[in-house]
Amino acid sequence: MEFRIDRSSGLPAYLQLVRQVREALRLGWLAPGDRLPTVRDVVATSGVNANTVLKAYRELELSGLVEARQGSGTFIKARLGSTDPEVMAALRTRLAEWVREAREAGLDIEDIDALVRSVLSEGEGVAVA
Amino acid sequence: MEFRIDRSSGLPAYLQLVRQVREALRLGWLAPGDRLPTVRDVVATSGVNANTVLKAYRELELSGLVEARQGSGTFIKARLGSTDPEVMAALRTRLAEWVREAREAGLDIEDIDALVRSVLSEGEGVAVA
DNA sequence: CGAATTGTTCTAGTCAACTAAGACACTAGA
DNA sequence: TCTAGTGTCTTAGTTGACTAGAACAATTCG
Repeated sequence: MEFRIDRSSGLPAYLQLVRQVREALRLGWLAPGDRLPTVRDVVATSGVNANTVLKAYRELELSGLVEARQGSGTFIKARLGSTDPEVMAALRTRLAEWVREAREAGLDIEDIDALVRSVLSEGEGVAVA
Repeated sequence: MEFRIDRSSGLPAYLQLVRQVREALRLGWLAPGDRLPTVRDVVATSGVNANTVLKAYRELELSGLVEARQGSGTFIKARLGSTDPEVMAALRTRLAEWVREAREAGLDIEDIDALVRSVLSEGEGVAVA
């Protein structure tokens, strides 16, 4: 697992880390037993401070998703995401088709993003923020 | 136009305002000449401070999207978004179908969000953050 | 003109996010 | 046992986001 911090997004770095772990869990890229990158690794690769990484990992631990073992690393503890990998893959393929068509129709990433957020916030009372 | 601020999202309030205006522009909900809600309106309805609203409006003005006229209001100045409304509507319908199927397959909002972000970040070098 | 409405500025302060550098505590492996 | 690698804590400081309340400036309209 490799983290990518976007300094210009406005979203706090530690929340970007948390989100990326949660997403990886939902997509099945991470499973119980897997080890997250070392605090010092993340510091070296993404440029954030150790305390920032720690804050992210601690938040993940508080929500029961990971377990930190002093001296050996931080490990995935629980699963997240409800769904069968095959169903997920099928949905992914169809979504990718839709995105391709949208791009061919002239939409840029921000157009697509606006559209997606708009559709997603219809079914729910709460936006994706 | 009505703003909704999500205090728990981590994203600064003024950026949420900016984003919502930009999205409304991309979706065609706002067009040149339209007036944005009064600073005092936004303060009253969304609970943020006047300076925060001002910061958002100023940022929109700097990017050339709106024009603030003291005494009368803040007005949309330019268009945003490349696309034909009809094409947009068609894409929207098909996306809504996909979302419906995803939900029926058992995915919750966060699953869907993770999938979308994952697919979108494939085609591009940069994530949606 | 005069009053209401709007954007704007100012001062002052609080809080969260982040950084820096160092030290400590525990674990695994040679 | 020793050493390297790991998570963790401490202290100190900077910056940005946000709030509060008040005042000022320009416009609109009766």
